[in-house]
Order: sequence, then C-alpha cells, then structure tokens
Amino acid sequence: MRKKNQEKKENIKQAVIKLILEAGFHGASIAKIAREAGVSPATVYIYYASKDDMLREIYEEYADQVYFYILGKIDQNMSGRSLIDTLVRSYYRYINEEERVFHFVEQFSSCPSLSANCRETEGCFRIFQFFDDLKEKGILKDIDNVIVHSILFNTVKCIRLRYEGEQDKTQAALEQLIELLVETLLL
Amino acid sequence: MRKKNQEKKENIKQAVIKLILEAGFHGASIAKIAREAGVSPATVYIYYASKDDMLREIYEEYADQVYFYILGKIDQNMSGRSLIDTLVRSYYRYINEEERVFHFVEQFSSCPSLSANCRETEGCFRIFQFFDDLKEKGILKDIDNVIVHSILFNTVKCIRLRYEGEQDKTQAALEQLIELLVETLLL
Amino acid sequence: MRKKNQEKKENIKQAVIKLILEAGFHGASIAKIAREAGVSPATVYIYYASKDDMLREIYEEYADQVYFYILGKIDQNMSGRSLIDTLVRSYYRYINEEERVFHFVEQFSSCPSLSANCRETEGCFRIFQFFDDLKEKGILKDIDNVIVHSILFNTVKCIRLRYEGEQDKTQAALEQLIELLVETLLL
Amino acid sequence: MRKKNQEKKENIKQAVIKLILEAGFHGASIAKIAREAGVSPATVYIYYASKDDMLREIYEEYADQVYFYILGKIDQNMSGRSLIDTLVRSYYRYINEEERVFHFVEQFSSCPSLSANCRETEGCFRIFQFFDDLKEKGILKDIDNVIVHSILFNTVKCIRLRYEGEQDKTQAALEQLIELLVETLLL
DNA sequence: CATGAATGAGCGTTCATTCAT
DNA sequence: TATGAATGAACGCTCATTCAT
Repeated sequence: MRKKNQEKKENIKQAVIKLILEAGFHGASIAKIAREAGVSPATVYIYYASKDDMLREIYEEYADQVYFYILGKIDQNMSGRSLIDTLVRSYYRYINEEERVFHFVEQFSSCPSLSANCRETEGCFRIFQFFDDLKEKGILKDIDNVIVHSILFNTVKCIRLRYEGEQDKTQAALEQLIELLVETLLL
Repeated sequence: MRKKNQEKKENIKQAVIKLILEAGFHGASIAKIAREAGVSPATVYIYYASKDDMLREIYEEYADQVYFYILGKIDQNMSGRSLIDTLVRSYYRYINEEERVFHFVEQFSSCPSLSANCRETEGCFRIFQFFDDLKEKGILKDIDNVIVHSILFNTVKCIRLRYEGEQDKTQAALEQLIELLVETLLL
Repeated sequence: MRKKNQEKKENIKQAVIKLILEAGFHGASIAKIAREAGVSPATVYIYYASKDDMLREIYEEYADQVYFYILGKIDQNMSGRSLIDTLVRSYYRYINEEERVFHFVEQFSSCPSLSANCRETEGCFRIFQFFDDLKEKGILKDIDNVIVHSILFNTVKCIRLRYEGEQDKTQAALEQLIELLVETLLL
Repeated sequence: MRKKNQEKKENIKQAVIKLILEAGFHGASIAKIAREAGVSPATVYIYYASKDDMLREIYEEYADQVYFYILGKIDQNMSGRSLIDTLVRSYYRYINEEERVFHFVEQFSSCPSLSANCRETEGCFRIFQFFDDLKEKGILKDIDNVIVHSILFNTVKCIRLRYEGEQDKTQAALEQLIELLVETLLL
C-alpha cells in the first residue's frame, strides 16, 4: 500500500487558501482546488470527509497562527512600551508575511454559517491569558480583554487595509497608534 | 405602475439580506431569493443586470446606512463626552435594530472578491468629515481617522459579538469603552 | 411565460423506459435520460423533484396499465372458459405489445428498495375485485386471489420469457395452460 | 494459505448479499462491499476480475441453491401428495431461512442486463429432470415443465411476499395451494 | 496476497441566466 | 413588466478500478 502523501494534503491546503484569496469562497470549488493542487477531485476526499470539513479543518489550523506568531515575539523583560510596539508591529508584519492565510482566516471567521461550528481557538485564549498576566504585573490597565484585543489588533488591520501599499502613511499611522495605545492601555 | 415595481425590488432586497444572514452567500441562490421574494427568477433580472450587480447594489445601499443613522443622533451642541457616548451607543443600537442588514454588510465587506469593485461609500466619507470637524473645533485629538474609526466602532462590534445576549457584560464593557475613549480621543 | 411542454415529459418517460430496458437501472443516469429525451439534465428536474421521484411516478403510472388492458378485453357475458382464455391471451399480448413498459415495471417491482415506497396499485385492486365478482357469480372456485393471480399471470410471463421467439412452443404452452386453468379454477 | 483466502472471499460474498438486500444494487458499491467484508477494495479484485464478474459469479453460485435444497428434501418413495406438499413447503422454508440469498437472486434474475450473460443454471435443469422423472413414473401429468415450475414456486413466492408476517394467512394459503396443486398436477 | 492511496469519469443536482409568451 | 420553462455549465461527491508498496 501507499503511504498517505502529506505533500498532497499541503498542496490542497495551499490551493484552498490561494483560491479563496483570489476569488472568495464562491471561486473555490473542489474541482478548481484539485486542479490547483495537482490532484484528482476524488483525492481531496481521501484527506477530508467533505468540503465543509476541509474548510473548517484548515481554518482551525490557521486561525491560531497569528497569535502564536505574536506571542513568539514577546520577551518577558520587555517594558510596557516595548510590548505595545511589538504587539502592533508583529501583528502588522504577520499580515504582510502571511497575507493569504490572513485573508482566508478573516473571510472564514466573518461568515457565521461557516465559523459557527468551529471550536473557540486556542490562540485567542492564550492572548487573553497574556493580557491577564500583564494586568497582574501592573503593566496593563484593568480593561476588558475584548476591548484590549480589538484596539490593538483591529486597528492595525484597518490601517493595513486602508493604506495598502502606501508605506509612509502606514508607518506614520502605526507610530501614532503605538503612541496612543501606550497612553491608553498602560498604567 | 411605479409603486408595484419598487415593492418587488424591495422584496428582493429583503430576501437577499434574510437568506444571506441565515445561510451565508452560499445559501442565497437566485432561485431561492426569488422564491423568498415571491417573484420569478426572471424578474430579478429586470431590476438587476446580474447577481453580482445585485449584491453590489444592495451592499452599496446599506453600507452607508449605519453612518447616517449615527450622524443623525449627533447634536451640534454636544460636549465631547456626549459625542463619544452617542457614537458608541448608537452604533451598538444600530447593530441590534438592523441586525440582518448589519451582518449582510459585514460579510460582504470582508470578502475582497466582492467588495473590491464597490465604490468608496459616501457614509464613510461623511463620518471622516465629521471627525475632521471635531478636530477643527478642538474637541478631538489630531489622530488618524482610520484609527479613530476603528477604535470607536470595531470595538463596539467586538463587544457586541463576544457578549451576545449577555446584557450585563455588554453594558459594562460599553461603559468602560466610553470612559477609555473619552480619555484617549478627546482633548 | 412558457407552458410546460408535456411532450418533453413524455420524451423523458420514454427515455427512462428505453434505457432501463436496455441497460438496467444502472444504465439510466439522468444525463443519459436527458440526452435520449433531447432535453437538458436540468429540465428533468422541472418535471420531477428527484430521480427517485421520477422513477416512482413513472412506475405508478404504468404498473396498472396491464390490468386495465386486460379488464378492457373482458366481456360480461363471457363463459368461464372464454374468460380464462381472454385473461391469459391478453396478458400475453400485452407483454408483446408493451414490451418495454412491461420490463420496466417488472424490474422496478422486483427491487424492494425502489418499490417499497410505492402505493399499492389501483389496477391490482381492480383485478382482485374482478376475481371476487366471478366467485360470487359461481364461475370461479373460492381460491385465494393471490394464488389465482399468480397462476394466471406469472405462468404466462414465464412461458413468454422462456420460449422467447419460439412461436410454436409458446402457443402450445399457452393452450395447455388455458386447458389446465379451466379445470383448476372454474367451478 | 488456502484457508484464509476462502474466508475473505466468503466475507465478500456475504457482504454483497447483505448490502443488496438492504439497499439494492444501487447501494452495493465496491467500497461499501469491501468495508462490510473487512477487506480493501483492491482485495476484491484479487478474487474477481470486475464487479460485473463478481455479481455474476455469486449469482450463479446461489441461483441453484434453492433447487438443491428442495431436491434434498425429496424422498424417492413419497406419494404424489407428499411430493407436492414437500416441494411447496420446502420452497417456502427456503425463502424464510435464506431470505438474503433469495432476495439477491430474485433481484438479479429480474434484471435482464445482469442475468442475460449468465449460464443456464444447473439447478433448474435438475428440477426439470425431476419433473420428467415423475411424469415417467406416472405421478405427474404431462404438463410443460415451465408451467409446472411456475405454478409450484412462483405461487409460493407470491404468497410469501403478500402475506409477509401474517402467519395464519400464509399457512392457510399454502394449504389451499397444495390442495389445488394435488388436483391439478397429479394423475 | 493484500493493502490504502489515487484517479478520471460519471453521478444526481443546482447554478446563474435566457427564452418565449 | 413579469413570468415559469428551459438550459449548459458547474457543483460536491462517489464510482469502479489501478497503482505502488
């Protein structure tokens, strides 16, 4: 017998992410995904039970990634300002480096009929824990994690989307944002 | 007959919004939309050139709505604090009152392959103008509008989605948010 | 709007019967049926809700036909012998004249997973009533209708299938059968 | 190892029969058969050249079985009445005992596109020979074997199918049938 | 011998759209 | 204007079969 070829599965994942980025969920049919991945449509069903399962599994795999990426950049001894700076800039860097994955996750999570059945992500839990630690250490003000999270990351996301390609504007906005967050969030 | 026509078109719009809320874009086929709206599939093509056109047109009509709603609640003589309070609470109220429209717009705008071809919305332009006015009047700090917008509204949206149904938590978070924004945004 | 074209529906029915006769249920796919009927696959679904529905509906339409055909040949004043002769020979004639329909019905009814959901046929009810009448009139012995039915018709069917094409053998067997049934069934 | 092979082949056969009984030919794909039999799809092709071959081979193996079963119940010294009684009742018993096999054979043989290529069964030949013997011995009337066969067995089959589960009706019908056949078939 | 992976072709069905009235 | 009929293309998925081990 042949071993399951994990390269094939990876090709399928990348094909899904690429096609959804280019043409939305609507443009990512099994046939197109298979063609892009260089496999037969039937092969997709060796690795995933259904298209929904496939999308969910891929989503759950990547939904966390950004948070682990960010937390990996954090150093225990960082000052408050450094922390804010790192959180903001590494989030921004992640969007740039993993653009396709980022957009896939965004689209997926904004579609209730898709993400409804997905388990709450581990990564989000971790970042909230991280916020709680900072509060205990007297670095972060006692603000609802949902607010902290949105102010930190959604804002970066908006800047990145609005000023796409405009390096100067983006950098200026990020710097202003960091300054603002330092004053707002830190004790 | 002018009346009847517009009634049919309105039925189609509402059908689109309802179906997309219930089942996502995937669940909103022309046939289903027509059935829901009580018209023939062919009738849809009297009012819209294609499905893409239809979605775009409906999106562009509603994408603005939230901003006009909010701006309608603003009074010229409000203090800075009142302004923040009103902006936050009326945005929250809009989500509740126009849940279906809100979700439709959200889903649509998070899908690049759909919203890419849509014109920049009038409403967003107006709210940015409004921010500029406040800055001129010395009420608002000189912060990038993209940041102001995101901090004000995305945060409310996140609170609303996270604490869905939990009235107490939602209200507490909104109050904390207002307090935080007053300090952060106002001069 | 266009009127539903009953000719198309008839073409579909005939295509189903033809294909199933030639290649069994296995060989009668929607695509082949549509091609044979000169319509688009999608058109089939205008006339039938699903393939199962289609087969069932066509079956229910034709399952009765043989009985109405036979009963149409019966005359009230016939003697017992004439009745047997007519029943046997008209059943045989029906198989020959409506060979395709006959085989379709046979195949369908012998497949439990298909015919399980079909309503008991009107035609079979009528023929049983006819047997009851003959018993009341003192023409037919008091034998279970299921037995009468099987002895009369299944036997003809077996003769026809076994001696296919062999006219002499078939006719001889039918005559012998009639003689035998006259003695066995009549008072 | 000879033993193991045959065990696998037997598992496959039983799986085919089970699945066809439960869901018809349509529900018996190679994948499902293999799963049910506890082997790999590829293994099926070690024992059979193709799916059609497999079905035909299994059919040919079991098509005879009922006749050998019946003939095994016959005793040389039986009276005419005993013979009829035994033939009818053992056919009925076979249907009950080997329900799955019986239905498989029934379905298969009623589908011309499947059974067309099957060789005439040995078992049927034997039973016809048996009838011929009885005629020579002056027990059975000189009636066409096709007629004898149908009257004897198809009738039992119809009774069994019609009165499924209704023990009293079934037994009464069988007794009436035996009485009728004694008069009709015996000299 | 036996396997699970792999496949192109085909399945039943629905799609967005157009046709004829 | 408005319709239900009609369609070719595409959908997600399963098929019988073969491949590589």
